Amino acid sequence: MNLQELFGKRVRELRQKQELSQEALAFKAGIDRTYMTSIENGKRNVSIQNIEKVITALDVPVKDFFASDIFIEGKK
Amino acid sequence: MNLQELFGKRVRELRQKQELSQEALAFKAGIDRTYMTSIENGKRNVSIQNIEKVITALDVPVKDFFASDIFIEGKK
DNA sequence: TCAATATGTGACGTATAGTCCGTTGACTTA
DNA sequence: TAAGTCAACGGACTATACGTCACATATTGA
Repeated sequence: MNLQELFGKRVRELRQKQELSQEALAFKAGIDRTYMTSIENGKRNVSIQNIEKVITALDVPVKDFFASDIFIEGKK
Repeated sequence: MNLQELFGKRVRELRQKQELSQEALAFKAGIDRTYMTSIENGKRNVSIQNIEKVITALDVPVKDFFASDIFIEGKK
């Protein structure tokens, strides 16, 4: 699991916790609906500007976003 | 200060703490020296794959990299 | 003064990020 | 059956990041 995949996993986790659809989150973040899908599935090499957009749309501090066991080395 | 700039700032901070030159860190990360310069100066919209390369080269967990007051909202 | 080391800049071709349009299948509700 | 929502995918297109180069500047030491 690389950071790209872990990022998508974490986005999905937080999005579902808020009961938002991919489309709704994409709209909040100002990015394309289909792009949000591929981000969550770890298929895209997202840029840091879009990372910031998504995290902001999720309404969580950057610090908290990455303060998850998901990002601990060795996790499957 | 956007995330792009904060990222560069944090990279520089951790690199200097280890007394590495930009070139030495760039080599460890497998990227170009001049590219590392522009990353630290917040001039590049780095992708998540290169973010991972740099953080790995800094030899710090992702979690710890972002667990810095730098990333707290409202910081100049 | 010269050489070595470290950092920064602008520009450029190429690779790919990201958008836009549409389709499909799974699931739900009427 | 039909209609709606949602997630995923694909093709075609445009925007932009990647990766590198030549060059510049500053500092340090012989």
